[in-house]
Amino acid sequence: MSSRQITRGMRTGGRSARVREAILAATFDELLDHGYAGLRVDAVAARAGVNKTTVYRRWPTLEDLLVDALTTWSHDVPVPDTGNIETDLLAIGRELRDLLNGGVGRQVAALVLTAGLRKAELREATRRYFAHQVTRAVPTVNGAIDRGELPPDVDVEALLTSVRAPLFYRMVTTGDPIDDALVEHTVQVTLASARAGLLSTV
Amino acid sequence: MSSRQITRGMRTGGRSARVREAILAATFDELLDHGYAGLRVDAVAARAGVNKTTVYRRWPTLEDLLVDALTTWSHDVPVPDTGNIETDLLAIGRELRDLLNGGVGRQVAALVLTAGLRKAELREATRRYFAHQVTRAVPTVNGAIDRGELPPDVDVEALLTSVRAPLFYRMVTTGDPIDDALVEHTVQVTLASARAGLLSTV
DNA sequence: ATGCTATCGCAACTTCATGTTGCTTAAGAC
DNA sequence: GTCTTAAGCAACATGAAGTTGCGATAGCAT
Repeated sequence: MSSRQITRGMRTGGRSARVREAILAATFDELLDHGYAGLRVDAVAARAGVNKTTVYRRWPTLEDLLVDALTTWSHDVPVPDTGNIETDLLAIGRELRDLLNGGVGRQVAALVLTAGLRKAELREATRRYFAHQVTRAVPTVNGAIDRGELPPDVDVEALLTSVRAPLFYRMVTTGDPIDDALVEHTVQVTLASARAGLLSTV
Repeated sequence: MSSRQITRGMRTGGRSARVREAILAATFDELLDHGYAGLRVDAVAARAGVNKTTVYRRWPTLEDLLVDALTTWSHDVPVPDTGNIETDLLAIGRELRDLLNGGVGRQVAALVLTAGLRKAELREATRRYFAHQVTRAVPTVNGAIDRGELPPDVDVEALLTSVRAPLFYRMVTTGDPIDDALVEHTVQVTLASARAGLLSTV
């Protein structure tokens, strides 16, 4: 995601860095405690032990702050490549399951899901985020193709959509925690579809 | 969805009904023009030619007003039952496609998608809405089972998830309009999965 | 038709959060 | 050590949410 933090002639080390970290961490914690709708700039500043103006001077809008905080948070765990595509897809599904079941995940999802819908400027950030999810799965899928587990013309995006979309859908429609049965189920459907050539590029 | 409008000893006809309709219509139009984030009670009242207090007296919170407005709006088009499950599923997919591609659909989706996440009280409303979508597709699916087009133990919820989830996912991840190719694609995947017994109840 | 009562209009008000500005103070780069 | 940048502080302005009291009016009943 793209940050719009002000960086012109900025000092990088020492206090600036500490303050920056403190604010991002505070944003994260406030998000956990009060949710997206209950997020207050004052509260974030207070929690970070910082003045409100400091927050405003660094991040023009709340959305910018959030994008930064969440980007910092979502460190990239590499996609597994175990030599078995079923195992790999299960790992991808379970990673998302854990994210969406967690307290933060819910809030983050609520934010991300609608970011692009609410503000046109955020659509590009959202798009890049999901595009990156596709990109980081490419090596794993290529491995599976090399081993003959998947057809050579399989579409990585369609494959990932097939695994991930039902999990999002479950969270949104029922609000229930995503159980492992759903993950295993979507992976089975995905593999069957892919092998039937239904997830191949046109 | 459940309304929490005040009804004790209420007058039903005449002015009350007119005012109610005017406010709901105004809410809808404001949602179109300014989006969910830009929705202002004052603006709704002004557009309805009504005072702000009138709105507050009828609907305790903005969420309640929205639930009412959107429920009124989504009149139930019956699910087609053409005697061919592929045609029926395509119709279901295209109905959702048109909804999500439309200006209102985007805003409604942004609201509905996160309603349950943002406020616990709204989760039940969301759950009922999606449960109803499943219910109204049951006769169509049963018809397909009777004709031998689908296995007898097919799970309607899983079937609908398979058709609908990728469309939501597309809207959220890229923001691009949903094209007919995607609808046809998801229907093919769904049918193949169902016939392979992957969408059957356990 | 005439009165009763729910409902609406109106205006003033409180509360709360956003976002801004001018000035002062402290940290850190050199 | 000095000089620049960033942060602290306090006072604003703005805007929307939500409330209250009272007077006006429309519809329902008899």
